[in-house]
Amino acid sequence: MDAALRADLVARGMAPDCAETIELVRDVLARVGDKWTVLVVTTLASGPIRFTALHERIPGISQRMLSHTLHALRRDGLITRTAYAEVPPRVEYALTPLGRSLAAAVDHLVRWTQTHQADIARNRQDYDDDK
Amino acid sequence: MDAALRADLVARGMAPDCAETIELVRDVLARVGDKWTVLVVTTLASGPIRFTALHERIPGISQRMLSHTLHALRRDGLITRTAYAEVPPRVEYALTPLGRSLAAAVDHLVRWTQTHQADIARNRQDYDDDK
DNA sequence: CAGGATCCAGTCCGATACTG
DNA sequence: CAGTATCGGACTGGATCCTG
Repeated sequence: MDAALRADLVARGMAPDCAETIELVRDVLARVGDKWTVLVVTTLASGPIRFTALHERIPGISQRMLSHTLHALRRDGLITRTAYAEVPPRVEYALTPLGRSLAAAVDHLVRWTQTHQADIARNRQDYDDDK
Repeated sequence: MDAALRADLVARGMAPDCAETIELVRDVLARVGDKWTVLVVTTLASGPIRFTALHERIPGISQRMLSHTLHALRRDGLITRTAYAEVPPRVEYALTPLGRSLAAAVDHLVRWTQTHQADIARNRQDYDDDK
């Protein structure tokens, strides 16, 4: 993906595995930071849930984005998808142990945000006032 | 910003402050998850540094993106910008206490990524092979 | 030296419509 | 029910040029 940056970093004397880590970290943070992932993961944290139920529990998300987000999470092994051969069809999504582990790590950052949200809001206010 | 989602969430019975928190968390995560923030912050963690030095230490970043990233970080009060009235001009950027605090929180997630990167890589491999 | 302004390509995401 | 396909607008990020 960003092989060019990695090559640059390595060329400048950075250890290759460190450079690769930067790529991966950015990748994981980008996933976690995207518009819907956190909401989907926190909703899944309550237990297995079906596509439509998930859709209803997350107001504002489109089917397309829910589908995309679930695909991305599944690709990384953070959630599982279980389809039951029934009529009408039933599909359940659930966090994997890895997914729960990430959710816990994210929770750390979520709590940081809650703790400091007033600071950030005030900083923005001050900054915008100055301009 | 996403007032619509917040309104939706509140309408569905979610506590207003919780709905606002989701917005802010997503906001902070999006900032942290963008392409250059983590590299800029970790570079700043070594101590105050000038614009050009920062530019050289982060291979691949454009002036435009460095400038944008610094603005965003400054707006949230995560870094400071100090201009010295000299010729040639000198400007130094440094983390604020809040910035260092966020860096520590992010570090948690970075370590999670390092710990589990092999798992994720394997999951992706397996997933892509299946297709 | 430290950026701001402009242009452009690629990507993201929502709305809508359709299917096994 | 659980999605996929397609389209169009908004946004992102890089290259380049310009300035106090």
